[in-house]
Amino acid sequence: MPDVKHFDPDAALETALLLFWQQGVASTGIQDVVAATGLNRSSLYATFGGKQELYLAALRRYLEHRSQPMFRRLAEDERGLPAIEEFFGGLIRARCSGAYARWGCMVSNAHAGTENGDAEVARILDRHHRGLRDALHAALVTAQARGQLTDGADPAAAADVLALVAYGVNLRSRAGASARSLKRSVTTALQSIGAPAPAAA
Amino acid sequence: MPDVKHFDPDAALETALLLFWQQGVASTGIQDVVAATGLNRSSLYATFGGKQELYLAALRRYLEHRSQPMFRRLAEDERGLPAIEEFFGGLIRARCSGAYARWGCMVSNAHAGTENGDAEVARILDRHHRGLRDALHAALVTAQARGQLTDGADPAAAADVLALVAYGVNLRSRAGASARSLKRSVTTALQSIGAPAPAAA
DNA sequence: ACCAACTTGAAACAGGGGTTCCAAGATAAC
DNA sequence: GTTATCTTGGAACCCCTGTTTCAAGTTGGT
Repeated sequence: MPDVKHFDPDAALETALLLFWQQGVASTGIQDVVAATGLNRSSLYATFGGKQELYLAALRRYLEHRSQPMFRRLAEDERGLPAIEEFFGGLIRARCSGAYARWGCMVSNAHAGTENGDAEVARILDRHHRGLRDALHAALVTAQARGQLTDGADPAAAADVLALVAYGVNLRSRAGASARSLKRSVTTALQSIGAPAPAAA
Repeated sequence: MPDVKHFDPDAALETALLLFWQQGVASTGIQDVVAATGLNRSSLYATFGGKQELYLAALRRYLEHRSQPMFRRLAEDERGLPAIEEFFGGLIRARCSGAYARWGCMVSNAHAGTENGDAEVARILDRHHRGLRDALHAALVTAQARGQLTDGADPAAAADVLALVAYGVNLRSRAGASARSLKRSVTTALQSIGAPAPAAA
């Protein structure tokens, strides 16, 4: 039987993910990955293939490990509008504070680069967008069923708008937008969708 | 008297701008600029300095020649909501069709890259954001004065939301979002801000 | 015609990009 | 212990990066 890997591929991929997320694929060299993981070039190439395949694996990992769990939680939350509020609250918190502050969203970032020229990358961006929109849609349908929306509101259209707002939050957070101003914007957007300020008491 | 330039610096800068806009600064080499402009390296460096300064000049040019005229037109338009509709209509048209289709917005793209690590770039991004928000704000104030907004609407908060939506449009257009779906989202967002669907004619 | 000032072309520079190759090392079954 | 099979380290590969250098060319005024 052959030798076995002397490292944990999953941990290495996570390390590469962080680099690609923060700096983008174009500004991240294989050398950076080698230095950050402590791995050797040979091991990297033997495990993941070239740079593009490594980036694709990282992007898929981001989608599955970071985005989709949030989408799922939102979609399955039965509270309606409060669920959406919480979703955006968590988003803004993650984008403006903590270990990944000012990193934006790896998928949003990929939109703006040359990455999306790759067909597989484009497919991942689309899957992310569908996941986000569908989760918002589900939560809005719930909200509508609970009578939380203004009369005649269209959950599908509103989901599209909120998805765009989320991309805006991701983008602006990278430029240093304050959590407070982002929160205020999201609150405003939700208020315009929700029922007119709950009648007194 | 010395020799005079054998080329038009402004035209060269515009050519460089297009490259940076489409591909991003990280994926655009000086070689690309040399090839696209037909200039020599020496002329480039003598005129603009290094790559970073060339990019800064291009980004400033984009802001002044492309973004700000749109902002000004929006801010000075006296029609209110229809002005905002037209603004977004033009934005979506420019992002999804024509010579620059799927290029997104050069400033939005800069948000997602390593560019914003440069302090001067960050300042330009902020100027862009203020310009966009202020223009939307002005148009919304006009709209409010004309009675086009729902009672109790906050033009400043609404401007922030619409600015985020604009970034979302820019981003998603790069991934191939259809003009129709973007238009639908914007229309929905504006409807939620505007007076409830005009009561039966 | 001359000259100072500037531009231009082409080559060269040092460094880094992604990738490949191969000898040396490590593993687990026989 | 031997062997087949895989992993690892490190050097090397070639090409492209941004930048600099300098001789040759070009200009407009004297």
